[in-house]
Amino acid sequence: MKTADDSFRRRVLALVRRIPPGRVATYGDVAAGAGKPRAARAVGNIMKGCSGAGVPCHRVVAAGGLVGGYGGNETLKRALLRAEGVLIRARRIHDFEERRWRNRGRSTT
DNA sequence: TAATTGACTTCGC
DNA sequence: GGCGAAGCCAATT
Repeated sequence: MKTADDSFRRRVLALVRRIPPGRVATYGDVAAGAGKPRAARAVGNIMKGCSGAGVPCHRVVAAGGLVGGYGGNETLKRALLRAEGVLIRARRIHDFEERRWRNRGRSTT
C-alpha cells in the first residue's frame, strides 16, 4: 500500500471517521475535504482498501444521497444508516441535504 | 513502470 | 426516470 502519498488516503479516512452518527457524506465531499474534490472515485477505492479499519464507510454515500457501494451490500448500508436515524427512500436518503454532514468546524450537534 | 479497474460525478439521450 | 459516455484520482495487478 502507500502507493501514493498517504496524506490523501489518511485524510479521507480521518474525515470519514469524523462523520457523526445520523449524518452522511458523499464521496465527493470526503474527497473535497481531503483536498481533491475530483477524487471521488479514489475515495471509493480507499474505502475498499481500508474499510473495517474503524472507518464507518456506511456513512459515505454517492452523490445526491444515493446509497450504493459497500461492496454491493447497499441493503446493509441502508440498514445501518436507518439504524442511525437516517431515513432512506428507495435508494436515496430522505432529506439528504439536511442529513449531509459538512466538514465544518463542529459537528452540528 | 505501465495498464486496468472501481464503493464516483456530471452531462446527454 | 433509466441508460450511456467522458473525466478525474488512487489502488491494484
